Amino acid sequence: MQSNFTTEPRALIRRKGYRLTPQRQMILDAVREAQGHCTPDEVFARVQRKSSAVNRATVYRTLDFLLRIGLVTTAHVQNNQVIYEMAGQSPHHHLVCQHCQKVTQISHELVQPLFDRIEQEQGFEVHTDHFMIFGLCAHCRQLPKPAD
Amino acid sequence: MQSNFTTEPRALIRRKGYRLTPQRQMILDAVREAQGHCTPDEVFARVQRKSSAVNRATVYRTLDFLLRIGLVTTAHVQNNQVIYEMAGQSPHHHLVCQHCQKVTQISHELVQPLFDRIEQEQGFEVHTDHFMIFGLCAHCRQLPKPAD
DNA sequence: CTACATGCAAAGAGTTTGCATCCGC
DNA sequence: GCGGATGCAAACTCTTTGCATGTAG
Repeated sequence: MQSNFTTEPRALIRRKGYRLTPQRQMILDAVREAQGHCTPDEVFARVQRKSSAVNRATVYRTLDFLLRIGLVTTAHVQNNQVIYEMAGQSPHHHLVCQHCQKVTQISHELVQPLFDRIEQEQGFEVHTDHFMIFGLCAHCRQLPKPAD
Repeated sequence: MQSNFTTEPRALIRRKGYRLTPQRQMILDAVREAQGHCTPDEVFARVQRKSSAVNRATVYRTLDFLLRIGLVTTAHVQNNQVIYEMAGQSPHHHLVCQHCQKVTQISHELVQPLFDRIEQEQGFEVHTDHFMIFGLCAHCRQLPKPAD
């Protein structure tokens, strides 16, 4: 289904008349490898590991570029950061474990009933499409709590 | 029910051994008058209108102080800002109209079923307690859309 | 009068921008 | 070779911090 993931975005960039630079490829790869939940800073760090010759400003500019042409999307998390992830995934939301930092995706179907009720009861048309829900994952909630 | 709202926080501040300064009162008033959804910058602007002699750093420090002693709470919104609001309200979430900026509160009861399903299906214990949901309010969604 | 709170200015983080250079096409 | 993309450094925004002064209790 998305086996051609590596070449497809390249084609899109070219098709729209933009240039396919090594930086853009590395940054796109970094976002893809991060599996959702990556901040500009994390992208920068990942890219640095491959090639130290990429500038921070380029990371910001390129993420914005990839967002504009629709290859990545953004979500906003509670600790006041923007995260980027690959576009084109089925609608989903994130569960973030505050203890082990693990990120799980949940289907949008779980959330849709909430949006439906908001629309029915308030007449409010929801645009928010990406929740970051924080808490404890099944594993970590079983651990003994540290004393207060 | 909350008719004594003005004096009660004063008492709390004094009781805990902190000083009741004009700045703290003005900043607390500003948060209360903003009815949820106020950023440090908005608080600063409100306070400035009453007395131009309040410093930005004091606003930050005081909001943090009010948070620590439990008089206000924070939520984090999608445009990457922290907002403050009076503590002690019943659990609720915000609907924010992206057109007219109006903020509506919805009861947590609407959201609880979602959290319940997440817990049942994923074993994930939700801690997030404050959603900011963006979209169009009943009024604004009826307006003709501007051409793209 | 004493210690906590404030004002001021400077320092930090994170992000954006102007401009010369580079390089994809 | 041309024009868009990058690197670099400076600017900008938002927030925090150190220190001297002010003031609530």
